[in-house]
Amino acid sequence: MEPFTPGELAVMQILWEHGELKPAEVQQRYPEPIKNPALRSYLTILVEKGHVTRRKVGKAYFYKAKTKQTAAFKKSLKSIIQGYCDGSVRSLMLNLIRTEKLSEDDLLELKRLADEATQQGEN
Amino acid sequence: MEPFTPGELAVMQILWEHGELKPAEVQQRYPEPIKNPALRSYLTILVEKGHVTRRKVGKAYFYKAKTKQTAAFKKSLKSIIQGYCDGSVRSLMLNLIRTEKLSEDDLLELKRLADEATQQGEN
DNA sequence: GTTCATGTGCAGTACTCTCTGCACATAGAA
DNA sequence: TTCTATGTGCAGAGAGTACTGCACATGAAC
Repeated sequence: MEPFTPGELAVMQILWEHGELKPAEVQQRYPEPIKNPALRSYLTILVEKGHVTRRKVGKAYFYKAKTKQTAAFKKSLKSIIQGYCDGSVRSLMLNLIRTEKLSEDDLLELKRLADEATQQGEN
Repeated sequence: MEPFTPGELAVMQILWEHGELKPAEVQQRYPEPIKNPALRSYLTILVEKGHVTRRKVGKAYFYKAKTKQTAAFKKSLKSIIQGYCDGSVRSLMLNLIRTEKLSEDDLLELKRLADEATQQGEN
């Protein structure tokens, strides 16, 4: 699964959020003004690539995401980890804590989450 | 700064790691076999976009990254956070802990890092 | 100066992404 | 049945990416 182009990703995110829509509805929710045929070309490409399915209802088609959001998330995260963090999630975490200015609350939350995960891992 | 293409990114990573190289040296380190002119076209594009500078030494040019690795890292991380994690770093962390299978050691390390950051934040 | 390896510049090809325009199809209203 | 709004299919343009090939330039060796 090669990465989504910006246009494809914008469409996927709308479909992930809203479920099943027809082109005009995706068009309305697109983050910037886009003409209907341009938007439809993205949908067509996504169908060809297997990331989206469609079914006919009346005279119109409804489009639905087939590729799961979590799968796409993992994929793009993996490419960042390999590209910038020596391939290790640990290194990514380190970078995150160092380069992003996390608030006190964020750090406490982070520790709590790590604690929870540790507990679960022991069961 | 729009994102690097795969070819551009591969070249940037070599330059980030090795400093200043000539095309043939970048070519040698390229992760897959690539012909010299193909590699040079990437360098030319990167110079045109302002991500790389070059200077003449003898008859050859030496190329050096101008865009910093941390800037590129932050940029691509930001696009993931906005695309998949409601725009919040906290949500990214949550997703990381849930979807990546972190080892016991990783989680302990994570808590230690968060602790360190907390301490520093208090100074 | 000639030769030779190494390096450069440039023109061009194939493919993808983004986007446009237009003709045709369909469902419902009159 | 005809009209209209809405939706579809398709052909293609323009820019950018990912290359290839080749002629020309340069510095070093002889």
